[in-house]
Amino acid sequence: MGDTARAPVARALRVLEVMNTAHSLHLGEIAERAELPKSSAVRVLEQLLEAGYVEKLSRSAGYRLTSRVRRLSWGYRLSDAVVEAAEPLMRAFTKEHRWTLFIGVAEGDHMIVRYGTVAESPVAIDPLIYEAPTPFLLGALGLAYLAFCPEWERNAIIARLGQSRAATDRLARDPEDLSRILQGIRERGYALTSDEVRQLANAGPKSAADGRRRVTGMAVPVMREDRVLATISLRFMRSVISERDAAKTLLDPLRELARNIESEARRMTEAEAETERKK
Amino acid sequence: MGDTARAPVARALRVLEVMNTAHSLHLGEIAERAELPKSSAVRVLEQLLEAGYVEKLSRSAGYRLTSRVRRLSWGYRLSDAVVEAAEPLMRAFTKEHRWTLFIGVAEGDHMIVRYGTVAESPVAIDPLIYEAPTPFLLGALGLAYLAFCPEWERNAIIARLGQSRAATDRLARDPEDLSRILQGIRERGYALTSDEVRQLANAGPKSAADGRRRVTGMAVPVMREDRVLATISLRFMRSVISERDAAKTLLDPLRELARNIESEARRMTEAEAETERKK
DNA sequence: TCCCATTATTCCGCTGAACGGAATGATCTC
DNA sequence: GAGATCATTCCGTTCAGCGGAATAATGGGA
Repeated sequence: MGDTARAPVARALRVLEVMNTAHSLHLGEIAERAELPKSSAVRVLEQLLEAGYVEKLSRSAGYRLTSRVRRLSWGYRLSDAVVEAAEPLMRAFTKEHRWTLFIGVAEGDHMIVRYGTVAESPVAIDPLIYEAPTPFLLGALGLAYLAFCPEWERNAIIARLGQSRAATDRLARDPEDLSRILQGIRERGYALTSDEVRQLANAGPKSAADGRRRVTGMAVPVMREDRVLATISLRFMRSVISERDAAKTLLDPLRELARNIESEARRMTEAEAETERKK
Repeated sequence: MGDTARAPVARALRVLEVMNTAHSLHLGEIAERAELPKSSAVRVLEQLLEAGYVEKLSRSAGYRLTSRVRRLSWGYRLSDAVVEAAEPLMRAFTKEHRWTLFIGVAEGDHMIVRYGTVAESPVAIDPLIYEAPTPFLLGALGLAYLAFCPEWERNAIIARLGQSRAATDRLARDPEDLSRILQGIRERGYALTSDEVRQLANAGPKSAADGRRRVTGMAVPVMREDRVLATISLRFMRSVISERDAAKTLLDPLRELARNIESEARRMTEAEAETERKK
């Protein structure tokens, strides 16, 4: 009993974690720190050796990680940590305030919705489509991102969108209008879906835009230094609460949420520095 | 036959690598890309799930990595990549030029010798002690580091060494002398053990220093941008080849070696960026 | 709304890999 | 060169991994 980690994979991963605590370790230390009998440690190391994650220096110097270990985590980005940190906090928020939240991150030429508290909200507004890409200029999530990201990034994104022929990116070809809208968002401190409605109003057939938009998003950024790691959007129905009232009662909690996510994400990614310090 | 990766740990690691290629994947994709039957993929994922490296979003969204995966590689530093890249190149060098090479990296208040081509050299000069820490101010490795690192780093190191009472750090308390020596090394482009002998000569009993030093080290830096990733020292006996001749015949190959290591290390660490680009 | 195609999950008998205590062999120390 | 220490190998036992096939859940389309 007790040994939660009888499974070979768990053992192997434990060994890898142990090996990350020093530049090289000899068998005895590895076995001890991973809490394995030596003969088992040898077997595990043989497997890691064959798979190329570990190399053997010499009998006395022991074993060391190879650059291959980076493949085990290099797809895990800061933005993933943010989403991971955000999820439980977002759920708590929705439980308290009822309205649904979404979190999105920028990726390439669009925003990607990474999580939503659809399951927690009693108000079924939007279906959640995981990993759904949405244009920057469509919706509060993207507008908030553009408004609060560093200037050089904003310029780069708008320049790229300007190349696109898609209707959703049309506004990018009217930089003055766009920067006036973004300036308004910055002053307010949050983005609204109606910011985008405003833009569509003088740019195409309004039927679709006005007809469907009974739901408004109110989005704020999650920052680190001057970068926007993600944006969070609170979705509510204008028939129940006006934009003005929403800003009055929900904006502060929303901002507090963003700040909590910021510090939680920082805590998560700083465990790394901590580990190095121990050494 | 054929299936090189029947072992469970290799499978699990393959799954982790696969999962690094996207933010989230559903079972089908994971199974396909890892070349596993679905039922096996499920089992592997269950283990990763239990061990906390992976979390399940939902049936349709599939699985995603957690921040825990970082523990599998965050002890692997850039300096490890450099040493890894250097080893084969160093062996080739020693096979051709016979003399032993050492590579060291800075860590805290001292240099650490990470590898040496002792086994390849017919001239048995020094025993190799893996991971042996040596003071900055003792030996060509450390002097080369100090000479070529950015100024702010040099100042920080010297300031710290100045606090130390150890005899080997004494020179740090005479900054003018030291900076004159380092300046000389920069102009020359390489450090010599005798640079340090010079410093010891006017600072203590010379017997030990002069008596043992039949072997000289000639060290050059391995750079990236303005940082010194490591330094490499060529060790030769003055009774066989004078410092002047060594510089004349061996310095160019040594510098070429450093440059090769630089580009190989860059290649290794840039595989990361490449993987992201594919996405 | 119901049905069908698709995809995830569970089941289960079988097999081979993992397991670890103990014997052996290599290395370092004094 | 003798003793101690540590890595490595051996081997019978056992248990976890294995994957094909049956089942269940899901989502899309009529």
